[in-house]
Amino acid sequence: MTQSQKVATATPQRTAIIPTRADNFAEWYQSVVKAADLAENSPVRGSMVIKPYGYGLWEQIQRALDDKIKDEGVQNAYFPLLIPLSFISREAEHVDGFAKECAVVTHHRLEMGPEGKLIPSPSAELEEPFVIRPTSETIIGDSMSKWVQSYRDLPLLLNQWCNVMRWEMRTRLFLRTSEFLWQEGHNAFETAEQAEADARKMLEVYRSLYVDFLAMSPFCGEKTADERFPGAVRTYSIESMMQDGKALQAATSHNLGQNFSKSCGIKFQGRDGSEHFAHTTSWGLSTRSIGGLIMTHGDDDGLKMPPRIAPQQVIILPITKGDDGAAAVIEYAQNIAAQLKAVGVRVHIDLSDARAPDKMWAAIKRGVPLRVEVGGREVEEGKLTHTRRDLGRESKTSCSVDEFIGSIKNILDDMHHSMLKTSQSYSKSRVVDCQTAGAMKEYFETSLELGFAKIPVELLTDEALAVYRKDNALTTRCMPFEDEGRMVLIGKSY
RNA sequence: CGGGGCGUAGCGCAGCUUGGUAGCGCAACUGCUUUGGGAGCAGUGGGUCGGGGGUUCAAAUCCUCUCGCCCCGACCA
Repeated sequence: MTQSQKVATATPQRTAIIPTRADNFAEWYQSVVKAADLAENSPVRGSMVIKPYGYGLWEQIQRALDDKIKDEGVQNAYFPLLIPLSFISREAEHVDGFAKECAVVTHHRLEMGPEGKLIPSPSAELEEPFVIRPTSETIIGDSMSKWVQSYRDLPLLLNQWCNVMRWEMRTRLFLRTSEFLWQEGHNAFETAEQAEADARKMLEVYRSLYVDFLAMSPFCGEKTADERFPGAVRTYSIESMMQDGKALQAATSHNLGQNFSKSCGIKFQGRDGSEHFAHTTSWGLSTRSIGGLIMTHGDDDGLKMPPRIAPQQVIILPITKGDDGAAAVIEYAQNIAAQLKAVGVRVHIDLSDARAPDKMWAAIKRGVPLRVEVGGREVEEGKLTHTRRDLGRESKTSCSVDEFIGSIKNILDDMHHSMLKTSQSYSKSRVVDCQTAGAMKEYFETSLELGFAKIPVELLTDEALAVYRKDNALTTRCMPFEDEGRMVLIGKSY
């Protein structure tokens, strides 16, 4: 028996998540969401409860993105949850796109029904029903039409953080829920060129969020006509490749042209003295990004939080034996935590009375980037032991507290770049250039691993190939900017 | 919304075919020993078997309706 075989026998692999990614990716995903304590199903079909740790993650994403949005000169505002039915029907394509998934509010009072149960009061039916916003183009457009009089009122740059509702047929935690959280930006401009540039710019903002904070390496490009937002002239998207080779649309940005300004009446007196319709854009990123993060970075032991948006960047695990010296160890841990906070690191101390191994596994499953163990030995020597979540137990290192505080920023930075690199090389390795329909079919039929085929856009008009794509649930993801519209990515998607 | 699978203790499951009033593992709780990569022993508590209706002396089990979850599609962030 070789050395490596011995090791394998001595420490049989036990993963924290069952099943593993290779066994059943969909179930693995569900397990990670639960094991990492991010969210759970609610009594309301298709809606989820986001638990404190999951919401803490969303707050970090919000904070990072909100800063970037404000850097672009956009102001936050808030528009109503309820949208008059007539507003939704203003833009023809918009109606087609959203009508079938709208929740509608029809009554304003409950009363005791004949069977002793509360029912919507028949005498309290609304004259005009309200739609719970599936997105807010129309109601924000209504405000914009009042706020914009002159070209001097443009550009008008607005964003709101809110919830929206789309009555989905099939839901999955974070990836698709009927109610979800997002930000939706809505900008209005004087010229078509400005709107087009804005749509591209906001997509770039999303790309930088993914790269710089979520350590993900998405594909950016324009959507093909059939994948466009209802009512948009052009739709751009961030497409991210998950570990099972499927695509996740991770953010979108739309150039709406004058479609909404015409239907909502956003007009202004131009420099030439005559009346013009504004050119608008809209752009959004949702809690789905959390699903993308999980499926990009997770492993068979659970979540791996990218350090820059981890709600807890460091978790300190006090190792106490009985009561002997426990107080000293905890005080030592609190002292380290204070020093970490002082240098801007988000730190948490696990003061639960669980045993040390259980604390460790809880931290592993939740994906806390760095675990710090402190016990009686470290207290005496002024040291600590730390382990990186992304590298595992092999990375266990002992050093002095001072040295650790001095290098913590670098450690977290290294981790970010290492996770980003892994994500980049993975995404890249799963894209295969296919110049012909035959090559594309061969790829999807013979490749052992799912991924994207990059094909010339002319092949989209190939009818036989369109049938093949439909039969195999292969959709166009986007036409990457780098190919200047000549190529399109084809793959399966969430 | 179509096809398939599944709802029994917090979680994972057995029991259902051949009806007889519910069990296993983990978790929880108590005590002792433990504690630096998933601890051991002993003991304890917890379920109107998703819900409604039906068949029957008797239903987790049979029939029916309904709700929910998961997977594969269609649709979509």
